[in-house]
Amino acid sequence: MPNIKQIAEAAGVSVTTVSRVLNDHPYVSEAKRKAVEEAIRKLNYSRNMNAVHLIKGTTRTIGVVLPRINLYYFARMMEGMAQEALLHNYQLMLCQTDYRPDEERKVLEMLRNKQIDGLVICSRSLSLDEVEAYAAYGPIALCEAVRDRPLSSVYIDHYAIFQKAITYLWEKGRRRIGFTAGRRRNSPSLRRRLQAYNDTLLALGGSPRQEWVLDGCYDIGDGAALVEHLLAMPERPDALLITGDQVAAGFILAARSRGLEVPGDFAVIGFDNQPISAVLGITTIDNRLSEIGARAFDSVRSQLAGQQPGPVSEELGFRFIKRGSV
Amino acid sequence: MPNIKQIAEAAGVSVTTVSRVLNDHPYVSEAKRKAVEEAIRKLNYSRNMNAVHLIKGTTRTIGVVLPRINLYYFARMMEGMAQEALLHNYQLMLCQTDYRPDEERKVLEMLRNKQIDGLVICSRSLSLDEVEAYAAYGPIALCEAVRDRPLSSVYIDHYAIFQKAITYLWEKGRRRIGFTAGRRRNSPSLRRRLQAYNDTLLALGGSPRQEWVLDGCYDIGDGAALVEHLLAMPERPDALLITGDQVAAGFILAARSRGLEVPGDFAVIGFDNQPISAVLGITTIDNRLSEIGARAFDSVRSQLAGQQPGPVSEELGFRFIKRGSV
DNA sequence: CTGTTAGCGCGTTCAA
DNA sequence: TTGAACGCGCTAACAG
Repeated sequence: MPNIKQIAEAAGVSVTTVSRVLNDHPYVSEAKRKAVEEAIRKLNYSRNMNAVHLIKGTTRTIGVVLPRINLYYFARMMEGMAQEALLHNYQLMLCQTDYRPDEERKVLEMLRNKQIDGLVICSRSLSLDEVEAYAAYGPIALCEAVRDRPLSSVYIDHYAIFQKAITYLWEKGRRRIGFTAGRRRNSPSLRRRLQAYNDTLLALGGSPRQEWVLDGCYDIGDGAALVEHLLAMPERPDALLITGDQVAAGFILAARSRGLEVPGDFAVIGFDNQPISAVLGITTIDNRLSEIGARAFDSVRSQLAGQQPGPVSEELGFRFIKRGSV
Repeated sequence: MPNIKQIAEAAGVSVTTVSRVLNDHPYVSEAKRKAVEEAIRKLNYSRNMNAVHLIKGTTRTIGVVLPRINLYYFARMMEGMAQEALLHNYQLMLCQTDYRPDEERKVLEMLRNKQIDGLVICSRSLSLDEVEAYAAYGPIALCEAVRDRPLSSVYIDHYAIFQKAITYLWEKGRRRIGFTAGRRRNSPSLRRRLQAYNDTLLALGGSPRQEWVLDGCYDIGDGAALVEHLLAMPERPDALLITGDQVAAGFILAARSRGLEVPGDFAVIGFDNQPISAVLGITTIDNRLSEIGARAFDSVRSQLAGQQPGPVSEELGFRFIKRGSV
């Protein structure tokens, strides 16, 4: 591969002129421009972007941290980011961490290393303190509510959602309400939800039950398995918030094939407004995953572009979609 | 951010020694090593990877081309790649192209630009000729059958799958067989499938019907909509190959709620062995998406590592999973 | 409008 | 075991 110097020689100009042509600068005579373009074509020249990145201190690449790309929740966020990236001519570095703290640290280091210009963290296991320590090296956006830190935050209010959903179930006469979650420990969103669960039920005069907080539910099979699990309980809930419509669908399908009725025996509220919820008539929460991804990406991008002086915090409203599972 | 020179000064050594410490080279006295490490800590130094990339001519980054990450088919492949990447300390650049040829070209250019060391193309709209032109700049793997070209190829035999599935339906007494697809035109896999569809049915003495080739089916909602579409046809199939279990599930659920029976009125064979196929008892093809991704990634990686002299071609076997929808 | 020159930050001969 | 010096390929003052 030839370099810029060889192009300059071949075209009979200086490297500066070549660089100017490469970067569409003004003040290049038409004749020299043509000569340079001709040399580029003839020698099959292509710029080495690593040199450009080095000198500019920028890569137009933004990192994305998430545990697993094959979960609807994250794939949808990623899709939103990717569309935005396409629009603004950015690249996306996908860092599937499987929630391993060391992998998350590696990505933060990439920010420090200048491999990426900014970072979107869809879900994390590191502490906010540890994340914040890297804010000095580039804009970081989290897809969760974060306050009073130099980090951008694009989120929906999980607390309010749970409050609303639980109250709705309560008004429909349900008194034995439980919920499911994905990751066991330390998830920021799980903490918020648990808090809302406890607060709301107590405020309504009900009783939160920790054995009705079911974790490890990721896909439709987990939802189906949940039915047996509940049936084996001495006391079981009569309503469930299920964080993920695939899981909710699995639960409903398995329950029905077991002769149970939804919403008769179990009222179900799903999450994400996935396509399957429309097909099965599942009442669900549209938590605007794609938009969260897009907005989180954009908060990073706009800071890089200097359009935003500092981190932004943006709460997106959710939509409660009533269908037939309650 | 300090650079290597400042560290050298602070530690009272030369930049060479600092570089040696940074890269774990031997022949550095314990005393100097400690001094360097101390200086690195004190000045909060971090290497600028872009300089390393420039000088090494390598980024340890592999690009991934796919149309949309929020399709099970691609998300699952990507997951396989990401796991492998994690294992081998590579980064993944996600390039969601939405099948736009220009975006695919941009990614190929990144290979030439040395932004990425290699490329995995999960699905393409460019011609193989155009892709092949970039093979000189780094290893490229496609997730489809490619012969006699300097490109790696990791795939399952779509032709054989269709042959097997159609024959199976035929043996079960079905004579009016159709199939669904995602993308309309120009998809290499669609072409293979169409060919298998025509060949197999003709060989069996049946008749392929072009109006029973249904495209634009991506998610569960499309599957549900398909039912109405078929019912509106003067002559409709009694069996369908549906490329994607979500789509198959939508079809089955909608058909049943319409009072139709599966497999009574329609026999259905799904694809991908997605979790939903187990829950609904859908007969399906396990096409090993995650492994395809992993193997494709690895073919690129091993070429970069010099473990493979040239491109490899690898066909993975599929599994036919019989459940209750036929 | 054009060219000379000095870096960007780092790895790596080569000689000591 | 160490360091001086060169070069990776490119951009951007600065001077003309």
